[in-house]
Amino acid sequence: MAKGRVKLKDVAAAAGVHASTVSRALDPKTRHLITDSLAERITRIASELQYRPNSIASSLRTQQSMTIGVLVPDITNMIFPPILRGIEDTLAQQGYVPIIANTDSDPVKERTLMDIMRARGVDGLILASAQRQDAAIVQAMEDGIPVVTVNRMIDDERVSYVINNETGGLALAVDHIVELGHRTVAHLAGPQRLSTGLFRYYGFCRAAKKHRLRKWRDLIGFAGAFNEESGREGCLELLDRGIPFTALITANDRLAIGALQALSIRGIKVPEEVSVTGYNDMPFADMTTPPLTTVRIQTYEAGRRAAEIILERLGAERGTLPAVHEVLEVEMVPRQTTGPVPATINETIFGPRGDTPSAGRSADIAASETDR
Amino acid sequence: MAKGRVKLKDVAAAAGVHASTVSRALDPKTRHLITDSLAERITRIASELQYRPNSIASSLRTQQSMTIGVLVPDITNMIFPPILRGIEDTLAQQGYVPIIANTDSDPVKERTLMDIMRARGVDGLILASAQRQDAAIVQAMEDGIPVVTVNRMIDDERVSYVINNETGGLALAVDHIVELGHRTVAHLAGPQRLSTGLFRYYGFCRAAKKHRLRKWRDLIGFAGAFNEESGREGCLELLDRGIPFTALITANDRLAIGALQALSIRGIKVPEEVSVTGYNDMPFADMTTPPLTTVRIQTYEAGRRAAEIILERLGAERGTLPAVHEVLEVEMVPRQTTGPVPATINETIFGPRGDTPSAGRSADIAASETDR
DNA sequence: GCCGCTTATGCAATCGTTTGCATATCGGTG
DNA sequence: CACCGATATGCAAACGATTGCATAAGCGGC
Repeated sequence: MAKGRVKLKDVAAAAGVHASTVSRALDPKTRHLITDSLAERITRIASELQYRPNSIASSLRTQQSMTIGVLVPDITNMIFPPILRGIEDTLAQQGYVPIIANTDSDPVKERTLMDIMRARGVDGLILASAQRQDAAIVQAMEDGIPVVTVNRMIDDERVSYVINNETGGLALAVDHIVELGHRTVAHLAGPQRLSTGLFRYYGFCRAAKKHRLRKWRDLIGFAGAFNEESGREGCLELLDRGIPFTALITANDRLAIGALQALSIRGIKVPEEVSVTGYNDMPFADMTTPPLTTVRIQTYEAGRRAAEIILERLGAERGTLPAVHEVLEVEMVPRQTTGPVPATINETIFGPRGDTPSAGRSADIAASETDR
Repeated sequence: MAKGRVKLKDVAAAAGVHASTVSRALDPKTRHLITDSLAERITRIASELQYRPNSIASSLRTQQSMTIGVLVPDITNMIFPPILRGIEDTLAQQGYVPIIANTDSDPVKERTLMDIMRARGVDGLILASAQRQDAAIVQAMEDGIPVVTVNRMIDDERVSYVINNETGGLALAVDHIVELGHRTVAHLAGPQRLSTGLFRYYGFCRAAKKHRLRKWRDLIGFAGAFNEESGREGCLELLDRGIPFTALITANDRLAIGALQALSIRGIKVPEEVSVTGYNDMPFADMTTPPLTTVRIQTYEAGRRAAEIILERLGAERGTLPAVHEVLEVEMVPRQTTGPVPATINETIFGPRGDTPSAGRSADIAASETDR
């Protein structure tokens, strides 16, 4: 921290007035209390002396740190940076600053970070890292600190959120696939402990029912995490079930990329033999081979709205405003991983391989069940 | 900011001692001044009451905010998030927290943000946004606040930096290309106001001389920014010069992606007709079509070192430590955009197109010059 | 010319911790 | 038993800005 900084007193001395007068002259909200000419003179002297208010002292007195804690699972996961930009740009308009930290999806780390942020006196919390069951978040809310989750939501509807229309988006993907003529389509779902994973799964089930897809109940796999590795494994496991399908709807672009890799390993052509869709339209989703068909969510906008909501709550008296639940619309982005249903299905590509000794049993059972 | 938080006084009252005693008992550095049994009791009571020290009050008193300002051009540019993680993880070990902001490569915004950070009392500054001529940085340094630049450096050698071996890395790329038999290779350089752009350009020149490449002086183009658009335009302009080349070394992966697009527009096959290299090995560089040959820089590690360097300087007396200049080693990552030099060069792909009425003049001049 | 009212400025307390200094307590020693 | 030194705790003053209240100055009206 800088050493001999010029402070209010110094400006006051230079202007021949009391520090409190300077304070008032410099604050737009209290400037009217001071004679115009004096206020101007003080302003001039302050800028001549390069006075910069010490915001720590100010925070201590006013009990406002003008900071907002922001938690993301991992900033290197590319869907989060645009959300953060939305937050930062919006907060900046009101003089607030985000304090960003990564939880690595670890609830313990999340709780610790929330403690650190609260010790640092953040005025509010924006959480992109929320799991559906998140005691720390509920705790924070009950302690009276403004909280809003973004991109995800928690099961407790008392906390505000800004999310995307997950079920609707997944339905868009299924509609798109059905329009291409597909009837047996698989779903690689995301982690069900996250609202995104859960709602996209709901969306699939609902759309599958609506379109009366074939064997869809037996063609759902669950990924443990939203990453390429889980995508590969999940896709392989689906293939090993031995139930032929012509399209695979994944819950996330990274899962889709993993699936693309798995399909490539098995020598299955996309989209000729199997169509694939992702979700999010993350940066570079158009750079895959072939370019990924996906559903575009709103990231910057989600961050922007989350910041706005927090800002609204800061002024308001503790708990006086009802929770805000905002759902942003999404958009289908057809690219090259989806195509018309193949005329004939190459059955030999489905079923367990010798070199991947995995879940063959469930495939047998599932295969014996009828379409429903 | 939380309302009725329990403070030192509350703990003191509960323990029947003075606040200062509690303060000492809770601080590991002063704990020895307190009787063990009492210190233990205080610690217990403090945690029972869920006491969390108010770090704002602490900062005011100690004149240390335990925060480090971090400026990046744009967090959505994917090479920065890993740098930030390196910084955050390292700072956290010492109880420091980064305050991150985006400059959008705008010097005015950078200066403003530095002012804001300094008003917030950051103890040091890590800058990933530095331009070679950066008055604000020099200013900050002269004001005695610890500064280190990361990924880039400024021309004033008094400020510490952690960068990658740019000239060496570019030489690696040229060596790789030469090994594949190429003799006429172009370079799409980055902005020369950034140390990365400049040093990679130097690296190209040096390596080109060493290998006695053909016409290399006439095959250098300069991009105005490190992005895909500049890559496209720069590549097109190079093509329009009418000097056939078989390889293009770009100063950055995003420029390379733009170049790939330009080449594709012109119907030029990569790597059969022209080989391309990028620089950085940013996330998803392996997802381009074809996967991009590039030079891998160290990002997380650069962030980590930058944070370490700042931390060292915080303890030390103002300006007592000499500047640290650290250069990290880079690594060649051959992928599919580079291949053996074509047996015969298809001259028709070089020279201005009717549909792109750009820099044809310089091409004529350049074409008339001899190899040197 | 005095009263009362408005407006402009000063005073001093406060936010919660830290820390130099003063004081109390304890054990040991001559 | 008085005294000394060491050790443990308390006291109070910071850190720099904000803000309710007190006071001073200015002004109009009668």
